[in-house]
Amino acid sequence: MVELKHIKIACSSCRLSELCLPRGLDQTEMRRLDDLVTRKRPLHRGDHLYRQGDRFNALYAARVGSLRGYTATADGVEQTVGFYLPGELIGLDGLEHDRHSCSVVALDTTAVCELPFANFTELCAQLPSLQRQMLRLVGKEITADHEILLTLGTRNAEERLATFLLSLSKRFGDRGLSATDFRLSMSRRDIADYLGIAVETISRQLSNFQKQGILDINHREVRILDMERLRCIIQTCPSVQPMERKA
Amino acid sequence: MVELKHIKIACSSCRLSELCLPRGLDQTEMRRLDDLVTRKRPLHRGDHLYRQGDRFNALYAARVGSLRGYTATADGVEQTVGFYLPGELIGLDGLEHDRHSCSVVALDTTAVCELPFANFTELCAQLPSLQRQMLRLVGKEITADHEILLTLGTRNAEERLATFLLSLSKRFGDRGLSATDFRLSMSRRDIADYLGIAVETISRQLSNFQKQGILDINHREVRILDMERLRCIIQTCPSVQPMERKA
DNA sequence: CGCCGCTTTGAAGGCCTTCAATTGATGTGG
DNA sequence: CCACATCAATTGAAGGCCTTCAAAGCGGCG
Repeated sequence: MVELKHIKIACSSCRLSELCLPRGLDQTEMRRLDDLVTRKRPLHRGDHLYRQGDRFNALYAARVGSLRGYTATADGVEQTVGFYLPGELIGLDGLEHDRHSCSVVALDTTAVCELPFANFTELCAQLPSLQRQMLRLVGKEITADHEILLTLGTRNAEERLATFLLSLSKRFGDRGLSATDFRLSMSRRDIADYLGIAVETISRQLSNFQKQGILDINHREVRILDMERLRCIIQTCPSVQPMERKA
Repeated sequence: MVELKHIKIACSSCRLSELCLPRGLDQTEMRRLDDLVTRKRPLHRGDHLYRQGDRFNALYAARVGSLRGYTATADGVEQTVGFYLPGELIGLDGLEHDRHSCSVVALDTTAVCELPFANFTELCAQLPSLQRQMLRLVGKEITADHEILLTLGTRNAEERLATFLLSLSKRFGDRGLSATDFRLSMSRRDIADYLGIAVETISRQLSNFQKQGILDINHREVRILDMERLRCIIQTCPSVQPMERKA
């Protein structure tokens, strides 16, 4: 049997190439990227891709499934810093100190592409398009972090949850999946640890949304019924939420 | 009179080179970096380095002074996403869409080095050390964002403020300045917009710290009197803060 | 089937926000 | 030089949102 770790991946045949690192590369360039990429053994729910403190020596791209990144303090308090969907780049938290500053765990059965960092940077130096796309994905991570910072810093529980659901919806849509019907791969606790609110509050707000006919949710299956109203909530839409915050 | 925009900077003679991009470069490499760097006309308090939506075409390194980065929503709600001290890289928020996703404003009289992005990436491709250090600073930004995310997601007002003061203290120390005596270049409102709490709460918590003898503050001059106690607060030190949060 | 963990729902309480007013610092014009 | 206006910061009081504690549903899985 072939060693899974060394199975070669063809970025050219990957449906996610337009979201992921290969974007903008021509055929020959893509082949050189293919030469670097290996597929790791699939992760099962609960398996860690890496842990806080592990040596950093590769970047990863989610391929199928989903993952959760989180930091933990010495006291065991956890903050989820992001969820990763197929096509998204994982591992940038290791760039600063050559050690990962957060842990990444699979939320369901998950496959990732692995790029040995040393070889990858070398290739970036040779392929300007790859370098540019790499930095674009870096920028995406930073922008996403700023977005969630804005959410945690200025929004109440209802708005945070609406922001989260809309973000997921958009990302599923970008991947060719339904933007209105999807399955949450994360638990209520994961969402709570991401949005900085208690699990019970998540539960209550979801119930509210359901009562208001904004969405239909049982267990982890979500159907968004009124996307417009959801958007309205995070804009603190004056017609619905007259409350506003002075600048 | 010489056009200020084109005055050349010597990274080699800059006290901040060990924190900034030149770190790890040899003499000849540093000279090539020098060739790219220009000094922009100094900014005064309130001047913007760039604004949300501006085209992204350069990275900046703070040189003297300090700046504040923030995003604003359509309703005018602001979230400060970071403060920049000398030696820190500014502008990464523009990487994703070639437009800046946040604004950066000077908090006092400030000078920055400007690196035209196209030329800079080209040089990165030629100098592995520069590429590595660039990515290290990128990682620093991401790690810092995760840190503040953790703060906003899990800590109460007292802990947030302690975290903020300790972070500033460390950064001043890293720059060879006093880690216990410094001047806040940002207003109480700026701090509030960063930590996601009301100005009044900032004011009250500062008064508390003063009453407890943890620090001495008048106006913007800070003296940390009991660094250990400050650290204790963010670790929700059991001997002082018996309250704890379940994992 | 029956345990166990996740989720939901209820009730009480606390931290922080909001509103309001005062104080202090800064700067401008008479 | 001082009065006055303006803005930042402080302090007080009331109220609300969310947390915490508690317990009951509800599915999943051995």
